[in-house]
Amino acid sequence: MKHITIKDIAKKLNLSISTVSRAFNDKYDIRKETKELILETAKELNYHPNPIAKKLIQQRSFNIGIVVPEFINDFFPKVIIGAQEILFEKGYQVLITQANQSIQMEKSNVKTLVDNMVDGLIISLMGDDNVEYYQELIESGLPIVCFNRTNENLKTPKVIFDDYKWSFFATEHLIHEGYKRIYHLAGPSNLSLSKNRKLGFIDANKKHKIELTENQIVPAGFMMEDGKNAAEELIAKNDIPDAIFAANDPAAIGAMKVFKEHGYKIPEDIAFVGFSESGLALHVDPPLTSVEQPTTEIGRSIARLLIQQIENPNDFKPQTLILNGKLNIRQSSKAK
Amino acid sequence: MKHITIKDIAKKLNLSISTVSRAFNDKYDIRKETKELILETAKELNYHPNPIAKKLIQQRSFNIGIVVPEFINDFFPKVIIGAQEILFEKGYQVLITQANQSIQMEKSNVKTLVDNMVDGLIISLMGDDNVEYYQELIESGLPIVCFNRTNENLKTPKVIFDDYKWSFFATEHLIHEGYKRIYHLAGPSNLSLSKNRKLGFIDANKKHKIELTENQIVPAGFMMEDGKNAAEELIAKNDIPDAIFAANDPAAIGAMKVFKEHGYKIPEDIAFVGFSESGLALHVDPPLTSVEQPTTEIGRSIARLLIQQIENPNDFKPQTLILNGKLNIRQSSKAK
DNA sequence: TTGTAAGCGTTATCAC
DNA sequence: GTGATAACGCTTACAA
Repeated sequence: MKHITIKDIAKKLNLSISTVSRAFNDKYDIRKETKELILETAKELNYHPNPIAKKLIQQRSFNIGIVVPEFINDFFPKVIIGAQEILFEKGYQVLITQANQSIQMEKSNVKTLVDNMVDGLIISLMGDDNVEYYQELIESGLPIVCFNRTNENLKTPKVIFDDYKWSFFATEHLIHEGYKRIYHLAGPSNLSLSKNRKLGFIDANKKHKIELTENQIVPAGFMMEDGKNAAEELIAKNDIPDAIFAANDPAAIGAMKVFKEHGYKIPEDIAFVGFSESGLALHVDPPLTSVEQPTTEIGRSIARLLIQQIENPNDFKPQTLILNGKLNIRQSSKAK
Repeated sequence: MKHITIKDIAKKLNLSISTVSRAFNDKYDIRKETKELILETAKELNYHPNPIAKKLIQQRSFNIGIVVPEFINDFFPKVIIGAQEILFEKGYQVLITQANQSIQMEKSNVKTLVDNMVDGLIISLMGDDNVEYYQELIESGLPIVCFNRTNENLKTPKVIFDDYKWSFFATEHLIHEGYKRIYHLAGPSNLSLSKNRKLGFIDANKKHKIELTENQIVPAGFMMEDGKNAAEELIAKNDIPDAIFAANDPAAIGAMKVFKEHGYKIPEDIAFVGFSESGLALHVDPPLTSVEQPTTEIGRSIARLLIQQIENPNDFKPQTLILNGKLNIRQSSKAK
């Protein structure tokens, strides 16, 4: 089937293509009747303007690209839903790409979106490898907003969570409940959010004059497997904490599972606190105490910052928005 | 920043744009040295071909669009990952859209993707409202593959799961474990997969000569809330089954939660079986028996069918692929 | 108010 | 082997 173009309409009505074009863009003078006639036959012929051609000439698309590292955990989907809500309202369509935890794929995704002439980009970085490329994009004028996993050198607006503060609170909560030998399952070491969560943990212990030994910070990761491995190792070394604060929920849940299988009671023998309120937290046994991030609001904020940047390309300064969270206290961390 | 185009390269090297263009498409005759020279300066000037222009003239994009109803549950993300794996291998980039459970948004998403000249579309329908529009697209020659939630009238290849069969097995499993008064929490009534799951349930009971009364089929839905509501209602009517087979995991888990809160022991008082093996199934208390769909394989199959269709637009017949699953038996359905 | 023509960045069809 | 030139579908000065 051949696509209907303005040419077809022009020919049919014996008009020039510019007149037809004008009928669809009401910023020009055109006689009312001509316009109506054109719109009518357009409908009749089932004409759809070709946005590719439009993009080529206008150099913009009203599409926004989103790049996330994965979307198996529900964190990123929830953020995306928030962003989409605002963007859709403002007439932007959202194109999502996920990198399946591959940093090459991340770059490839960004390229595809740029190739499709998105008007702006929302990225949660997986690491620092592609930063130089992103820097180029920014310098070339592409509006980008970063969130969650960012890089200090990138001069973009950012929406982040106060990982340090909430990590501090979460740890303090365990201390208040009477736990003394708390271990931290740390996230991937190359992410600044991992560092901040670790730092919050350390400082909370410091504040309460609890001395930490090196083994209390266990390198783990963000997947359930990472939590399991960490727990297995601790058990093998017979190095058993009386509470664990993990850098995210899946790690906490993985570790919890292993300890349970080895006969430890939770929270009696070991208490648990996670981070980021995954959908699982409420449903595991026992329910997991977790720091909740305002996912939807994060998404909305990102979208607002991006639109602001797109609409005022000249006078904007890359502000960093730090959002607040809350600690959902559940049975896994109840007092000794 | 101005974009570098083949014109710039041509000017710099005193060549014609056609020669430059040829250097990037090796199907034409061009002297080796000229080609190398061009490629070199292209790199030097940081030239990137403009895919929009390419699309305009070639009428294809090497992009594939995916449309899903939601991606909070991990079913769709897993399928997408499988599809992306194959598509990426074949040089296609994937653009994902999610409709946030809105059927208008579904249509809008499809439109955006079509506007971006995707070479093919992968859709899980939310209902029948947009079918007519999709039919038009198919007739106009756009390759589409449907999965999961389909429509019988759409003449596309389909990848589906044998909902009837596995529903039958799941129900039979409960019967074998000694449960007699089994209730079914049914999915959204407009989806054929809901119907098939219900039918499997009914026929399994029939086979074992267990009579069903109407109240044993409870209209619910696919969200956790739906399961909760259904459970509340049963409790209010004091109509307590000795086992529940839900049309999906979230519904099962929601109901389970309510019954537990009312003091029922699981599986002693009420056994549970879910459907679709959500990430939660393994972690709820007690672990939930669930039918597992081969999510990644579904994704891969979709991708293969789509590529096949794109590459042989003429001789393809819309086949329907029915994939197999397995029943993960866990504590929630152990013998009475 | 409408038409002509140039141009967005490519590829493709001719000549030479 | 290379260079003009038209074309993809649209917008937009400028001319009429």
